[in-house]
Amino acid sequence: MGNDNLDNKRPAGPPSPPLPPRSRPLPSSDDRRHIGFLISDVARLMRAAFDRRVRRLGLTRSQWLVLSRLHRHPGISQSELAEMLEVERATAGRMVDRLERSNWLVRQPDPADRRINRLYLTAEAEAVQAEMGTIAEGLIDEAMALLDAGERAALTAMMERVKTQLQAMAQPGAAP
Amino acid sequence: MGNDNLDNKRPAGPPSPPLPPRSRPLPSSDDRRHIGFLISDVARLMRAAFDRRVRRLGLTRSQWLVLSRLHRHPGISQSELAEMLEVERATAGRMVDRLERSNWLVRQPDPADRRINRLYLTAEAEAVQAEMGTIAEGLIDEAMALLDAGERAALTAMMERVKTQLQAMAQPGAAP
DNA sequence: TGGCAATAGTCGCATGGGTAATGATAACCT
DNA sequence: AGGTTATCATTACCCATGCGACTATTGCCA
Repeated sequence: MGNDNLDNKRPAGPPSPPLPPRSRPLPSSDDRRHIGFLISDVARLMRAAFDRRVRRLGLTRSQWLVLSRLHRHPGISQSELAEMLEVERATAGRMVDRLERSNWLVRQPDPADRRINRLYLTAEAEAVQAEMGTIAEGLIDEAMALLDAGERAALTAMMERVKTQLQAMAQPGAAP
Repeated sequence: MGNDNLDNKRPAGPPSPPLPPRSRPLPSSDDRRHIGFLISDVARLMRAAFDRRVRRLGLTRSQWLVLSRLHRHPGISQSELAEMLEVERATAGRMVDRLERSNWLVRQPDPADRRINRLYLTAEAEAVQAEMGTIAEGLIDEAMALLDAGERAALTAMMERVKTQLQAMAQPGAAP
């Protein structure tokens, strides 16, 4: 997060707990936290910018993600949707509730497995889906306007490595 | 978000709406969206990883951010806290509610201005605050383990430029 | 001084996200 | 076949966040 400018005077404290010794000099504590804050900030600002641009359509970014997956994979179940979005089934179910209530999609019972709801976009949803894709691309282009093509590629590659590492850390059986 | 692997067969559609002409060749639509998804994913994974590590302390990442600001700036008002965290006053107020209920901080009425609550950490909060700072640093170090020092610096610098740009776009009076 | 604009905080309503428990249904396996 | 296990969806209860309306104060200024 943002402006906690000023002093890092933290009262010196005990001589830093037993962090594993490092070969290379480390940046300051605050610098190490800085990148974490930055990533959160940028994600939040992107979501806010997107929501601002699609509000007039009566949708949010998260809802667009659902429509987008359903456009590419019509007839998936709620669990499959949850897995694609990397959210819990309960979360996906509530999102489906709201989208169904607003007539963006329908639940259809699977004829062969009565546990399953199969999801289908309505015609109106198909229409706005494409528009929102265009908005998303335009937003990314604007957000990355200060980076040249090489930098964008480098940023993407680095973020992919960070994501890989975080996923490994989330794996049950990773040393905390 | 993650695995929308497979086909981008989207049915060809109309010949792409009037995007502004570009001098440099653009990466594909999906590549452009990709970096947006990546940033959201990494932010979410970092929050989840942090929450997992501090859950035993009975706190969340957002609550740690409050404690951290209060540690550095004891006696600030709720509005000042909201501004530092870049959240709405209502959000900050509810967070203060919960933290006060769990005895991590106290509200003290300002003697000179009866509108203002001044916030102070309790002793227990001061204690865990430091521990959580250490956890945050360790988390960042692990998450960035696949990047060398130069790459981390480059990543930080690029993300700062993206944030700057997004803040400019959020400014009232920016061409959508 | 008296009135009105600005500020601090709260509350209600909404979305979005997680965990845990539960009920219904399939699948599996002895 | 029958019992056990796994899966799908829903529900209830949390936290976090935004927006807008509202109250209580302060401050400012004519």
